[in-house]
Amino acid sequence: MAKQSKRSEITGAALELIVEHGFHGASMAMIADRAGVGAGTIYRYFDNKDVLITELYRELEEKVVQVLMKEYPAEKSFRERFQHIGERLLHHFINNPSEFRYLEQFHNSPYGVAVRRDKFMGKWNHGDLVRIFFQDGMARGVIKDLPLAVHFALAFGPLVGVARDHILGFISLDDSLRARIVEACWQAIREPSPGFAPPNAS
Amino acid sequence: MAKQSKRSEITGAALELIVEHGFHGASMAMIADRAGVGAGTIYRYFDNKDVLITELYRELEEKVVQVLMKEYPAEKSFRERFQHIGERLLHHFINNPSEFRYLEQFHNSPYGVAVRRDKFMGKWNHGDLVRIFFQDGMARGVIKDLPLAVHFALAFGPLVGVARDHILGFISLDDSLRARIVEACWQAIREPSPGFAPPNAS
Amino acid sequence: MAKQSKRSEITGAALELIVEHGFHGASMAMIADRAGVGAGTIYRYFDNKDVLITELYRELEEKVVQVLMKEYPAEKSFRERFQHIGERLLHHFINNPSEFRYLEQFHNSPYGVAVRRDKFMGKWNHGDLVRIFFQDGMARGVIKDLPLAVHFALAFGPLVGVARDHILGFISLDDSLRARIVEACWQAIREPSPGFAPPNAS
Amino acid sequence: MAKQSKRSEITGAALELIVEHGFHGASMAMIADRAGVGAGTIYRYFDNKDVLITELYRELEEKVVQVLMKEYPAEKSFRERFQHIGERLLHHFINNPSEFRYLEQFHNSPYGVAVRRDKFMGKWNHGDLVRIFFQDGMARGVIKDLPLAVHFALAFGPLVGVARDHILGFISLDDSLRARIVEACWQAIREPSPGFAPPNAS
DNA sequence: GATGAATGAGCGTTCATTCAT
DNA sequence: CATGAATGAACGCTCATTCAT
Repeated sequence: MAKQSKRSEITGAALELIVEHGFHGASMAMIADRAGVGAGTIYRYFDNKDVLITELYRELEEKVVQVLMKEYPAEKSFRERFQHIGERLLHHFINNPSEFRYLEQFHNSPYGVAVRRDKFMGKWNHGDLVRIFFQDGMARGVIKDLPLAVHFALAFGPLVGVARDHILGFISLDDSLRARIVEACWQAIREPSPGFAPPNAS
Repeated sequence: MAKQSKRSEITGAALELIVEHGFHGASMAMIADRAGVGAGTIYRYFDNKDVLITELYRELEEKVVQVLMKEYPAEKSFRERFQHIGERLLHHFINNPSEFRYLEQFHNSPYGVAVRRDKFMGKWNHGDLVRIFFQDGMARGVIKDLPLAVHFALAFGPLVGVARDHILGFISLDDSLRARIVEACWQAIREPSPGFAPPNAS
Repeated sequence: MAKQSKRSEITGAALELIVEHGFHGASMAMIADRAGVGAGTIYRYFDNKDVLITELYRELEEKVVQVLMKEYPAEKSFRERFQHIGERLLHHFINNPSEFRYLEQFHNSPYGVAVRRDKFMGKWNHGDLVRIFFQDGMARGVIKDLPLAVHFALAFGPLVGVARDHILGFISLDDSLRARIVEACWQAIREPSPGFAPPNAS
Repeated sequence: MAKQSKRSEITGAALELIVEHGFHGASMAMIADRAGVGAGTIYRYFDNKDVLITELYRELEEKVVQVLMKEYPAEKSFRERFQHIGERLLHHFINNPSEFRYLEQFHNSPYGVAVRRDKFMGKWNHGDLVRIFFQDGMARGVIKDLPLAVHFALAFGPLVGVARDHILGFISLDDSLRARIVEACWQAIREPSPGFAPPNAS
């Protein structure tokens, strides 16, 4: 087993077990066992359980950023860029259900609040991609003039929800449905063109 | 202290402490202390900690349903009913931040998945109000024809997100902003009237 | 088993085991076992191992003070008071070998240095009895004019040494030998009467 | 680094770290680090931690014996020889505080008792110098007729005590005070010349 | 019913020691 | 010879749960 392989055995085992049993339900002993290493070995790679959890989070976050940036159509229209982001995000989560569940659990925990705060305060570079994206859209009048956090909620809240439901087996997302969902999110954030507002249906 | 008062002292203490310290950080001893009862007393009302947590969840869920049903404009248009639900939900969460945080923590935990599954399988009556609401909207062609779970995600995902950000102090929701957010969610789920589709903005 | 009996079972077990195996060789599990209580029970009486160790020390110290004060001949000559202190101390240590060994171990440890410092700085009331005793002797010109710490060393250093050797079985202290040893300590600290200095023997 | 240099790097590091953190607080990893060798290397020189601790002790003891024997005035009077021993001992301890603290820690530990027993049983040659010294003094009637262990306690107990207090900063030993202390110890062990016993002071 | 002292399994973590390189 | 990554038994401590009062 190569040097780095041991570290990734550990994060892999932690990912699986935390998804399955939660942060506190996944004991270090279980993680060591599943990783096929001794209990003390984990501590050669991570100072303590908190550091393991946080490091794993950062790695998964980084992967998400990479996924969004890959083939990012920087030159295309705002809407096409939005579709890229939305569809890639959904695609990534659906194909990496454990990573998705882990990120969800992390965001919803004492750690998560701190990270969210840093992101909000702009201390976090990773968020910049999407932050700049929305600020650009507002500056150009393409999307509604709303606080950034609201755009995040409107655009990504539903995506996260459907990803979770798909992973839990409650719905099945195919390419067509995925596109329709991203389109619906788009309608939530877009600035309706003046003169074309449809009458309210009932 | 009356019979039922003791029980509600316990759930009240559990609510506060779990919101503050998480499920695992809030020990039974702390809860008993804050509730002003003996450690063993909790077990007269709840078989074990899991049952306490789940029961408290059910009570808070039930409160949400009550809030949505109160002054529900059953005779008004679908859109008005949607606005009622959305605004009441936001209003309730914002004014009961502990309950909101508890529900979020619960949904994001091993318990949460089981409950979600029950809801989806129709074993859960509480969900019916909203389930029937969306099914009615689809039947009448007012909202898009999408799986129920997708409508849930599109309509409530963003609301939950902005409620959390408001509670954590990242944004400040006033009446006007709240209305604009519910309106944006509406645009996500509505069926655009034929012939009025606006051109795609860029 | 009465309420306080449990606490004293614990301190008793700790005393024996620490004397036998040292502070770190005596594990909390061993202590609990020997005391006949559960592992967690110790923590109802002592916040942690350090507190247990320190509390036990204070109790044993207090016993020593009580022993010295009992039948203390406050009205007799300085020398008689010295003999009282010296002989009682030896007697007490010899008859309570575990307590003696515990105190020795404690004094020789990180804890001990701190306590010694407090004693030296006068923060410690227990020490006052003996401190005042020596200061009185110096003021009256009965004993040499030396730093307090030196008097402590001259008077008690040898007593502690012979107590240890007796307990370990290297010597056997009977009443006569005990008296001769205290007398020798007295000769170390006394101020030789002018005019009676004996010639130096070789 | 020469063969033996590695060994002395290890004992040097062990000395420093054990004085600083105690036997149990100084881990083998820390010692290896400070010595600049690999963790496993220590085991080429010492079978295990206990052996390292005991070997280091024997070396420091040997150094003490060397110090006492250097310039030992074998031809001078008993009293002068006593002064030599006492003053050299104090001088050595004060100028090698780490070695002193190590010896103290060692004597006060499970190891210490075993060594003391060996010494007493005559299994230990190092002690002989001083043993013979006292036996000679008693044979010549210069010092009191007391068990050897008692002479040890009377002569060295106080010296060790004041050395410790000096090192911990509670007193400051200059040449004059050092001489007065050795003189006081002398008075404790000397056989008072017949006819010159001073009247008991009060 | 209500209590809270007692329990002990299980936690996160350390560290003396081993052994493949 | 020397290394240091790996080990796992053992540590101090917590806390959900029980039960004698």
